[in-house]
Amino acid sequence: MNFRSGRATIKEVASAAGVSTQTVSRVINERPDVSPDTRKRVQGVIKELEYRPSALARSLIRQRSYTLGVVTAGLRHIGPSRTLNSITSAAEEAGYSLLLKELPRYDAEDVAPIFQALLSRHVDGIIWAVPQVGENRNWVNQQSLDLKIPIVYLAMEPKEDISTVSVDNYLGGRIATSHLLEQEYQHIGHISGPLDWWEARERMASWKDALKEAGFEARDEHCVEGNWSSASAFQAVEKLFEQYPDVDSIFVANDQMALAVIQVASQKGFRIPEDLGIVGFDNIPESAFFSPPLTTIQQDQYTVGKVAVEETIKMIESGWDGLAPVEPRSIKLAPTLVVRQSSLRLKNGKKEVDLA
Amino acid sequence: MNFRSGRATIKEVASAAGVSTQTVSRVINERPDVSPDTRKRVQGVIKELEYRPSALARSLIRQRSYTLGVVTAGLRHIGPSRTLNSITSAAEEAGYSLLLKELPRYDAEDVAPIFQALLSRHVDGIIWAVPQVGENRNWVNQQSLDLKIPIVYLAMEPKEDISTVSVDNYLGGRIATSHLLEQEYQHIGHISGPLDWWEARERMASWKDALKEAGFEARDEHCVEGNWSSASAFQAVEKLFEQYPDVDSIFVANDQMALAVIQVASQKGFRIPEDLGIVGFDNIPESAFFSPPLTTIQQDQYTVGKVAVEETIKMIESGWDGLAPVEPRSIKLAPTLVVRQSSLRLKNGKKEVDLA
DNA sequence: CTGAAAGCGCTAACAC
DNA sequence: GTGTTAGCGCTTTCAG
Repeated sequence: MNFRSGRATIKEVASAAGVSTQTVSRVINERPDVSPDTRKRVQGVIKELEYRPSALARSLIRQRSYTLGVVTAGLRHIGPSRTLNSITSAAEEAGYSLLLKELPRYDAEDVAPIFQALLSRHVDGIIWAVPQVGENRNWVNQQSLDLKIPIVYLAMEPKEDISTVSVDNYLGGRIATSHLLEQEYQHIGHISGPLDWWEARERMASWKDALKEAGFEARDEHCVEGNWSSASAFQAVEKLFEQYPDVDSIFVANDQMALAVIQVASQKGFRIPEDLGIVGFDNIPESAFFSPPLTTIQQDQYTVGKVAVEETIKMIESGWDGLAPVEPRSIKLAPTLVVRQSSLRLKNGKKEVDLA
Repeated sequence: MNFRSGRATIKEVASAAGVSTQTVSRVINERPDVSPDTRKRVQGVIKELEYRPSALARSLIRQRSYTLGVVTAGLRHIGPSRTLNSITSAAEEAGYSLLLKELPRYDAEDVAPIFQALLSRHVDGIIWAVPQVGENRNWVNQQSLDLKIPIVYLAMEPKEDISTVSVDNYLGGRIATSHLLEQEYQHIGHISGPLDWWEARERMASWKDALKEAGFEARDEHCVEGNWSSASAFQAVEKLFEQYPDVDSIFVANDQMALAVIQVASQKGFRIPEDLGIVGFDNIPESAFFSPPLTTIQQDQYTVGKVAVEETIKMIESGWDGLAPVEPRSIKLAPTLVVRQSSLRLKNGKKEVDLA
């Protein structure tokens, strides 16, 4: 294995093989119109000189870089990094490279420099993997956002003329709440994520709707806002117990916060799930090892990234080959319920414990 | 905000401003030798046309891309993504873009295509952020690895003629074990990470050494190997209790596994920390909310990324400006102890609880 | 201070 | 089949 590769130029290969650069170009692009003889010779020289074509020069002339821009935020958290993980493998498989940018904050307002950096490097498309928070999508509407390249947005409210890929958080919340209702809990509270997050609002909305449809009340005091962190839930759950003394179960908007809820509830002497049922969201690997193991909603982050890459490339290639342009569309992926002990009050029926 | 930018060329700007392309080039590169008048005019046109220079064309001619290649693996786990997080912000600050590659497995053998992809895109340097596992560093020695560009390796055993940046895992293990000794535990076991990982071996080695120096035995049965996951520790700790019935404390090689240890120990009726002291490694945000809160070793992942980027750029720029070349060196960063309840058997003295 | 010519490494369009 | 010419968008000589 020798990595000197990449330093020889097409010219050197050409003269070493006694042909023109054009012929070398034909060989490396696997064009048919080269005599078997010449091809062999050129390939030999290429191997010898460890020649690798410059993707840069190619991008410049082809006006196509086979590179995608990925914009993310909060990479230190498990959600964004799982998404990025799936994007890298899908992109690799499709033969695309990734130019990565991370916003310093979720609600960063000034995204123009990000776009400029990406565009000046001629990315073919962009995956905007920053969750919709506060006003951080305003610029989508502003002026003529007529990028010549496709963008796919992740974790964003569906919108006309824009491609989005998201987990169906509303559905997730419904499944969680319905599950608690099936377990015959009567006083279902909610600890939400930060409500400037679209995803947090969706989860909360479905909790409310599910309760109302079942004939229960969902009052404001039955819900307390957290900020996704265990630390925030530590305080939120105290407040919830105060505001809603009858509470007998809680739908917690993510697993990190659910961990703190379990911890506080146990200290107060509640038995879980007998006195207090708990359902989380995310299915982080550790949630199977909480005490008790946590019932939760599983998001398929892997599919999110894969679909996002596929959509982006589909749009790129349709525009490029003069095919019928692919219309932007919004894709929602269904999450699933993982039942563990923290919510299993009725031991009969559909008990379905999963420890893995 | 308008993102059409990037589509006008330097030629168009030049003719619109009635100057040559060189003059435009001088303006965008802030060269002094342009009359204030011309400069103003050109800048006006640039703004009007929303012209942005093509980083691609620049890289080609300057033989300098201001782009770093980052190779990672296991992004879905918290460690690698925290490291990447710090790399992105440090690179951004230094004005470098990032080309991201993720290996499908930690011990991927065939890294040549990765290098080729990076080199063909003319990265100025590479940060190899894949932990040293098994034989996945063999190629470093093979043949003439004379890349013309600098590489900095993360989480790797220091080695001649190579730049590495790592957390001092050995020191971390010492601190953890010494802490348990200070708390007067007499039978300190270890649940290690997978021993093909260099970092896992370091943590284990220091546990052994610290015990021996204190006059205790560190027998093979006192240690069980896990694979970093909670699931693996679930089984490992059962085995440890079997092999080492007297065990009164455990240094667990990461927090995820420590969570499972707490869970199993509690089920068996052990009181923590009275009957069993536990120290983890990593200080994940949730560890403050385990029951009981977990004493752990804090790695400063943030500094790792920052230092890695700085080292890489230092090497790039020294080679470029004809400065004295920067010698490769190995940097180790000291981790720190975060004391929480899981190890605090002696309530006197230096009790120093931290819940945050 | 400014412009003309050359070229980074490659490929598209045309010759032969 | 193969070579020639031109040029992607920019910067670097070097004149003037």
